[in-house]
Amino acid sequence: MENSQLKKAGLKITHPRVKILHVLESCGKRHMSAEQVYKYLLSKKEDVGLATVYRVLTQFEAAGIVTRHHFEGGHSVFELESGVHHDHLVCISCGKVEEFHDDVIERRQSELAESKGFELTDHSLNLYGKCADCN
Amino acid sequence: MENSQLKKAGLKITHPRVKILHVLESCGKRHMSAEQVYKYLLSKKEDVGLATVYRVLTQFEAAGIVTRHHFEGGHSVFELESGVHHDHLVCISCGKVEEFHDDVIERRQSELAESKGFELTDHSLNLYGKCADCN
DNA sequence: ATTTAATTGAATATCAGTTTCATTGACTAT
DNA sequence: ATAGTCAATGAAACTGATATTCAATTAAAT
Repeated sequence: MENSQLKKAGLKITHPRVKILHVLESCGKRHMSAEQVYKYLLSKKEDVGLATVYRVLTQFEAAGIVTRHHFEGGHSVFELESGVHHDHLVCISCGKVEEFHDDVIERRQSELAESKGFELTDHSLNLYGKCADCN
Repeated sequence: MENSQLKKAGLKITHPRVKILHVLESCGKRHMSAEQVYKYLLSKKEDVGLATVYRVLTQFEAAGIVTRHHFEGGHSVFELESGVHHDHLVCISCGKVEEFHDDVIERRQSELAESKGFELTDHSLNLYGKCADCN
């Protein structure tokens, strides 16, 4: 069960942490902002403070349980770490997020960084546009 | 001269706008945050308010004179629109920004978006790492 | 030179996210 | 189970980046 993940990360098994992890695992959306998690918990009558949501998500990120993505407009979204790297297609109209992975692009990125003398630690590739439904 | 750019954009030729445009054109840095532009003007004894800097940069963006980039950590930087698309390599240690352009990546992006039914309007590809100087 | 509508600076507001602090609660040793 | 200890919490205050309001100013049109 999910508690083992918390334990492994050295985090106490507390009510808010269990709830937040559960939301991420079972609410259907792969990508959620802290605000969304908070609102969702409120709607379920779970009494968790917004500050705690931010704190816990940041701890989860540090523990490798979730990954944080910075999308345009200064909004962060979190998703459960799947272990498989991927990039994002974001619909600017409805906010829907699709994932993709492309080996060719990944390889080119590494090559480019290397050729400029950069030691790559991270990258973000986000494509913005209108999804099929919004056209 | 640069005033024609303002005129073409339907913006009145005002002192702050001319000064801000001039900073972007001549201060050496290709990428500046609003705060940096503001501080630079202050150092030159130009009396321009921070609110005006933000407003003018946003107007310049709308007019296509500059492009705004959102980097990690909720900071935006502006650069003069060169007409040539490029992506960014950002040093997480010293903040240096290098530009690059790769046709292979660009093409793959378009193909991927198309295959998912997305009509691409924009994209951002930022590689983060440590530059040669910071290693 | 006069008019008029756009622009400005200063202050205030906003917005996401973080920090503080007194209280609560989870594990640990009895 | 019980008590003790330190981590975790909620509420509120605080940030830092950016946006908005508003009265005063100024660029362009007359």
